[in-house]
Amino acid sequence: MANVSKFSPVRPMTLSCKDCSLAELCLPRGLNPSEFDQFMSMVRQRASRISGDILYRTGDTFRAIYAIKTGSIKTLVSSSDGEEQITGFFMPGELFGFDGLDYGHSCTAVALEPTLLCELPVASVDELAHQIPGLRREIFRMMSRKLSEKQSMLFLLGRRKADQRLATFLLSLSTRMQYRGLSGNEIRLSMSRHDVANYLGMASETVSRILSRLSKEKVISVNGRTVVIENPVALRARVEPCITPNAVTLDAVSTG
Amino acid sequence: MANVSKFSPVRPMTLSCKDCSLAELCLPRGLNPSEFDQFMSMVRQRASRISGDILYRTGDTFRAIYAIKTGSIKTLVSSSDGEEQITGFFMPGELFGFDGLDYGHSCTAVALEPTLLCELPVASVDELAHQIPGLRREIFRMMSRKLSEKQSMLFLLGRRKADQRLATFLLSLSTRMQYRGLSGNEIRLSMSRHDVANYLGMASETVSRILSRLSKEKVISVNGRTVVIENPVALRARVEPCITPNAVTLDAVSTG
DNA sequence: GGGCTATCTTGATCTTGGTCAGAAATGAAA
DNA sequence: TTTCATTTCTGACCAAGATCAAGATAGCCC
Repeated sequence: MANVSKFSPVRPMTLSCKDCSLAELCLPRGLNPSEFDQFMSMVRQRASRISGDILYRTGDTFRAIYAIKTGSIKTLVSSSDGEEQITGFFMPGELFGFDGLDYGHSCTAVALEPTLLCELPVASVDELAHQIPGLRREIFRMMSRKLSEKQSMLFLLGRRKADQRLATFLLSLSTRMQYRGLSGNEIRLSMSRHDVANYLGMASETVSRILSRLSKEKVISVNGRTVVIENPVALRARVEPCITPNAVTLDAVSTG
Repeated sequence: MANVSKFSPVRPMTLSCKDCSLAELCLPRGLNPSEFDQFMSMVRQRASRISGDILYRTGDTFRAIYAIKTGSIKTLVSSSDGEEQITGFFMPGELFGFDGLDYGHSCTAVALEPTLLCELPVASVDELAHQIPGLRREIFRMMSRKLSEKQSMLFLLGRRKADQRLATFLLSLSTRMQYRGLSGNEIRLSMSRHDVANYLGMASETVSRILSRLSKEKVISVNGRTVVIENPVALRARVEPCITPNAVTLDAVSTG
């Protein structure tokens, strides 16, 4: 963490929106071809080489909305005494940075591994939101969804025991992988046990213990940062009581 | 709670935006006179007579954004096993309902007392967001702030002890009262101990105990649902370690 | 006012999960 | 490979706070 570098602009772009396999999950979904082109012309890319790179910090001016192309990001809020709370993990196809539109970013965004991002600069957000009603609605919807996800997270932290939180977390990662076309049974965690624990409001020892227990019970198998869900039904049964009518919301506990 | 009634439309309006003392805290702030008039013409009002009235439920179609004129509201998410987590309390001048723009509301909004609301219907949100750039930005900013507030709440639930949570909550209520011009030293809680506890992720007995302790230590005085902050400095010292550079965010733990 | 129900407070006990300590495993660097 | 550092796991202990169980208080309706 000593020599933290920054995200650097990527030019020429690695891949245009037109050829991006994640485009259907991203902001421009639902735009007509000319709107799509207009959108695409405003997108920039940015990359980090190593884990720990910081994209923005609490208090930084809002510069852009981001989408993950490859890699992953965590966002965290911190207090003056140095305590930190991770508030979201983001995987390919997921958007973040919406917390910055008020008075600058209220959290810090850090790469968990080498990561390639697409960004929609702030001026473009405003311009496109005006010119393309469909995009404006999509941004509203996305922010609204982020709010809903955070509410699910409050439920998780406020009302659920440690093992339910962890089970919910694993299922959420699985669902999100499926959402972008992967099987979702084999999960490669890009974050440490410490980060998982912090995100879920518990100690990293507790995460270890619960993973071991689930492993012993043949619900999952664990090999370092790779977790395989061996018995999805059993895993789901651990959180069953907390599945809402609107299960999508609880599944997607990523936020930003 | 048996005979839950609904919020009813109020006509004619009790008070127009022009004469509303809360207008400066509300969405139309910063609009020029003609925009303000256009905004005002779209606002409707709605009222509940009693505590427990439900404004909308999880899954309901998004109909409007709401602002509290008088009274107060709680929002909560619930699971299939009937467990509930309160995700926000809203006081006069505060806005809520933004969670509904994606696929309908993801939480339920309930009156804590007789409550008068102003609402901006969904069609108007879209229309005005298009026609009035300043309002569009204000809505973006407001949603962004809600996200930031929820992140602070995640920090509170994830990283803070029960007494720090409660102290933070009291200071937040105080700050929000000051924000609308009141002294903020005498707080009238519109919610039960049970609700406070639920919101802060603890048991109501714990809330009682901490209030008693703070009372014994002359930091506050408690009389039923009225709490007087006798020693703000001492109270602030309880949460001091969690004050961020950007203290506003932590102060406003209301969300929606 | 008197009774009734809700809410709130307080005490006693128990449990979850945090903390501390050290061992094992993993991975990076030489 | 060997070394070193970091991460992860496991056990032992402890404390914050949940739960259980009465009472006390307050608000409400008649």
